[in-house]
Amino acid sequence: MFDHCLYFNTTALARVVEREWAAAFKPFGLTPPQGFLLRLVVAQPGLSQHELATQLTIARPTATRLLDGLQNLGLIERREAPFDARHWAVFPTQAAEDIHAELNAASGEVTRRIQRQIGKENFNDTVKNVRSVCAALK
Amino acid sequence: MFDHCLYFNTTALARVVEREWAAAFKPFGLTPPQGFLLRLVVAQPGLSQHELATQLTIARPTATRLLDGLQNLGLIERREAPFDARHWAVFPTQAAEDIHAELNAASGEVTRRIQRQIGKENFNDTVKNVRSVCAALK
DNA sequence: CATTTATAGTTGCGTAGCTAACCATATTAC
DNA sequence: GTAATATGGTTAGCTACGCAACTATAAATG
Repeated sequence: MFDHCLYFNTTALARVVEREWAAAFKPFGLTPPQGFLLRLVVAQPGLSQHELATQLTIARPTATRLLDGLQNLGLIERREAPFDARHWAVFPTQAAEDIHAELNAASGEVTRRIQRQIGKENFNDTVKNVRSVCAALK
Repeated sequence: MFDHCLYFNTTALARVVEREWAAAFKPFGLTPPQGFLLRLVVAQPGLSQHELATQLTIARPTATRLLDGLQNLGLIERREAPFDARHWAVFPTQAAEDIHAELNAASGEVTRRIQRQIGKENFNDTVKNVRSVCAALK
């Protein structure tokens, strides 16, 4: 019925893809949003919550709450930022460093499995298209 | 950081697109999920909730709650289905019929605006890719 | 330097989505 | 024809997301 609708197909794909990564991150006790945020924190330690939210294109309150969750899990810590008492600098804990490689590997495996399933070219084209539309609308 | 990641770009696009349709449906007092469900009900009156959920690729409980909302707004009604007391047949009210054309037009306008913005070919390619990946993973 | 404005973060509130568990009714199997 | 299974719908409980409104600090402006 909504075969040619951008909204319909985009949101449907997001739900399906969410499910795939949810399964991949489940062994770590992490949801996809948590997992991606954590990967970002480990890759770029010391960012502010504002910067994290911007890079993930999520709203600040969402970042606050995801970080609360990761903090409760003992995976990140907020340190006071030097020279500006307004914001935090977010760092991974040792526990986060410990699972980081496995987490990235798990994500890579989903990616490769889907690439095999739908063809690597199709995969790359889709991601490229999605990214370009996303950038244009932002 | 996650430039080539299907999860990251797909979910980001879904959020952006959701915002566009939210603005388009706001004059009607409807959210995008409500709006699309209502459009489906008007287009195919009498479907069961199970069928509606399937066509929208959402879970049954989600359909239940969206329909509760539309019912409270006086836009749909549940009638007992003949020959099977387990399910409802969902019908649009007159109020829904009344706004149907405008609702479709509003959606069409967003579509055309985005098409202009990113190029019609890019738009069509993206939707086609998204739909094919979605179908493959379902 | 005091006031205004901007920025980082949080809280409150609402929506949408899922899974799991539950009713009630239909269908199937024996 | 009764028991087991399947199906449609709802409820409970959780996560993620956004916007609006708030606090606190920093920066800009006069």
